[in-house]
Amino acid sequence: MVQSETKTVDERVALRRREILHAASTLFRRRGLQRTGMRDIARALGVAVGQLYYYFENKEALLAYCQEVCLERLLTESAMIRREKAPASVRLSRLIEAHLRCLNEEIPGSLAHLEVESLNEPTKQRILRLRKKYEEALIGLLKEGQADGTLVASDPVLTVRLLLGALNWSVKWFNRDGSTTLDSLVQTAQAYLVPLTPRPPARRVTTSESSS
Amino acid sequence: MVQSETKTVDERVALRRREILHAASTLFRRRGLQRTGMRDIARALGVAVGQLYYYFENKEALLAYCQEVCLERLLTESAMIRREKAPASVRLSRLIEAHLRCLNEEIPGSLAHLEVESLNEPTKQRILRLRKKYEEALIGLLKEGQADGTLVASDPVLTVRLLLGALNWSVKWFNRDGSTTLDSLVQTAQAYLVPLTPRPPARRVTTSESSS
DNA sequence: TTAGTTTCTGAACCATGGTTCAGAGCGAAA
DNA sequence: TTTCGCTCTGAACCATGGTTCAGAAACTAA
Repeated sequence: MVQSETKTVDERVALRRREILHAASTLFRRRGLQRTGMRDIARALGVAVGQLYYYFENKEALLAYCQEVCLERLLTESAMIRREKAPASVRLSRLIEAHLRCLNEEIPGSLAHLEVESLNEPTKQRILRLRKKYEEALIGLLKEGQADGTLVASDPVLTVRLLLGALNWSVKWFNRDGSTTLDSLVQTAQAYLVPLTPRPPARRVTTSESSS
Repeated sequence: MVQSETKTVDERVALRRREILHAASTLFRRRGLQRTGMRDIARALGVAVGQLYYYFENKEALLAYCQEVCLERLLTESAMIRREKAPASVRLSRLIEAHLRCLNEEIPGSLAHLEVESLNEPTKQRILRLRKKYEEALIGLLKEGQADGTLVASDPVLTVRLLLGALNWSVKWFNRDGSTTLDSLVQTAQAYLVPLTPRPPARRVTTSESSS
């Protein structure tokens, strides 16, 4: 709306796209995909419905962009975190935090992968590919944890699905204006969902222990 | 369809209702709530659309019944399990299994609580009350676990939400004709999601322990 | 000012899908 | 056989909501 200055056409378009995405994402998150109409999104932006179709082909494209943006961000962060030089357990902790923040902080991506089923085949496949890539990053991290002895996971694949479920489900109940803070959620999730080995690796050279 | 014999009218109606619920639940689960129309349900049963409205007021009622049946079952089972005389940790294990089976076995309830947002206020409140009751049973169990020393959970309320997320999310990906069996899912979930105390309570009277 | 391009408008179009309803089978009692 | 409920039918009704489009507004360049 307020982007005078000297900007190329493409830049202005890209900017407006983001603004629309932002509004759409917020509503999708708040009222659910099916229950937010194009007219709702337009009203939230204070414009006419037709304008949305000037920037996006259709509603599905809007949803697809939302999911892509969110997944790209998750992939970027996970790649960075995996590269860090730290025990797998603490990297998993970081990843859990990143994931929860990506889904619940501010206004963003919101419905991570949810709702893939209402996309047409080509788009759906693209999203699923990204999703799979992310899942595999997590599985890899779990396996590294087994290797460095900080994590236990009998079945990394299923464990990751359970982990993602616990995290993704938060979009269903976590309410920023609710009583629980995002920080406390992150803490609890880290404590609960990082499958530390029962007895953390000794920090001293000695193996003696006193059982109070 | 095939219930001749001597049955009172109410009995026949109740039976047919179950049949319809069964078909509806299956489709809701398979294609999602929004993407299954009344006509789809009718077709699956081999009858005309109108018949559905002879047994149920509307689509919403159909959904509400699905959720109620599922939640009632969960509540019944959780009540039984909580009453058992066993460490909280093993009762939690049982509950996890019961929950996963209820959601994914055979054809049943399927979308546990999901989709509450597409119910009108009175119905929604009724479902939410049941859901809350179930959540509180789980929270209670976690607290008992802290008391008897078998479980750890810094924040029982949030932990339960994460746990339920992990379990509920399974309806999004678990596919009975897929490669993973329900049994292996149950096992992995129990191993991952029961927050055992790092060092299980001694089973002997003595407290001496040998490391290595 | 004029011409041309970009951006926006909103009424209208149209498919989808929940819902209704007048009437038809059908079994049981009279 | 007739009557009377109980079941069922499916075409039609109608609201919702995604989408289109002819034109207006805004803005730039000549």
